[in-house]
Amino acid sequence: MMEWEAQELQQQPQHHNQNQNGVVVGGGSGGLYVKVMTDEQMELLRRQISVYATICEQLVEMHKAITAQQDLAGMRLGNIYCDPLMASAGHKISSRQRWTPTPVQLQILERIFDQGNGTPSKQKIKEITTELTQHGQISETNVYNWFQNRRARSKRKQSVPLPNNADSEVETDVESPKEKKTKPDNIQSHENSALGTENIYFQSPEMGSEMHCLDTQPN
Amino acid sequence: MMEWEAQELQQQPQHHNQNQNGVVVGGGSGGLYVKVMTDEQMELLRRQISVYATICEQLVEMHKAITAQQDLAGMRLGNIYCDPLMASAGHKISSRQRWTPTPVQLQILERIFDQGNGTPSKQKIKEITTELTQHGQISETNVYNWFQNRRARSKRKQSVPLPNNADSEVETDVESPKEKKTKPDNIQSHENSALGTENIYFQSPEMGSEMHCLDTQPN
DNA sequence: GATTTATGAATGAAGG
DNA sequence: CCTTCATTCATAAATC
Repeated sequence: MMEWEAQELQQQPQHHNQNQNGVVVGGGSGGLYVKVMTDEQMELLRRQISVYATICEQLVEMHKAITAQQDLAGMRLGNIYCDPLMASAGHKISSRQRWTPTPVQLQILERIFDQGNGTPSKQKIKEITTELTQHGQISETNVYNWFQNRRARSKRKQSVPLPNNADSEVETDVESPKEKKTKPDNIQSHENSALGTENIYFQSPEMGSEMHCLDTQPN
Repeated sequence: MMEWEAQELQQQPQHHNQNQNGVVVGGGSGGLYVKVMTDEQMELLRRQISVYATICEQLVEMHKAITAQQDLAGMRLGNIYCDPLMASAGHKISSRQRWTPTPVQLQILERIFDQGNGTPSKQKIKEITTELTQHGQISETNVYNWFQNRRARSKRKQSVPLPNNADSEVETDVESPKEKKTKPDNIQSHENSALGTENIYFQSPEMGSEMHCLDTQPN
């Protein structure tokens, strides 16, 4: 399952690179390269996200119920479950030699960053560090570096979307006689799937509002 | 804050026709009307979905742990949710396409690399990119990364042939006897323990700034 | 087609 | 600040 996003988000794997599905909008000289999706694809996407949101909500709901019970039963479990370090990829939890922000920390940092106060002063750094410490190990240096990197990379980010467009001659297969496998992959060939919305019997995806607080950074 | 997802994703029912982000492609009469997204929006979306997937996965995991306990306590809750479905719902959705050099490009890159000029300057990168573009999609970032990786791995190759070893290197991080460079090693592994029931924060390796907070106050 | 490997990309930290 | 390096993560490609 979950083939859909592989198709859509991974986008045209047909040849090596991005922007095959892109178009230039804005007319003028500095056109903006963007991805395009059909309404249908959009709808699918929306529904999938919706489903996810619903599932999460339900699960959380359930969690509440259960923990409530547990409290009543006086058998509160510790953190035997859901080890925060157990990230997605079953990566070994061996000691991490470099600081990695926890989601909470990241969230906070990101928020502060977005507030625009471009230059976190020494003092500010201290404050931030103090706050973040409540959500995991962190040092002022970490915070400092984070802002440093965040800014630098944020800046470099916008100059990226203007490269390549001269893919007139694709010669991917010039060297390799037998091309691995041509990925036919037709976009609108998908009519079902997506998370298998049909398999999920959560009906009205009334996405809660707090579930998807997309807090995006500018630029 | 982009209002894109607010428009498109947040609320559902209503048929797809409210596109202000849409463009007409296909030229001819009856061109196809589609939605457009910038790379960044695309990335954001990808991340959000990924986050949802991860959260679901973790919640399910947690649920299992809890119900297991509950079984022990003989106080199994009903099927508050659709259990079976979730068992297989855990999948990673992230799907970032990645550039793959064409054989020709690789050849050229390799040649340049061998010429020794270890540090392709910004300008050089541009030139190289321009040249490689003739042989397929590629961006400066790709070139930059390639050299970065090439050098790093080329370097590691010769210092790591770490011989004798009882092959049980998993577990703890045993630093290689011969360090290529002393590592300051100011480890600060965060352990965000005590994740009780107040809030559930999942460590998701790659989520950006967007929502990753499942607020689950247990009453 | 599941697992392993190779490698592009992301990011914390250091240097200047 | 900006650039560079080291390490890690994710995934295309290779292998079994």
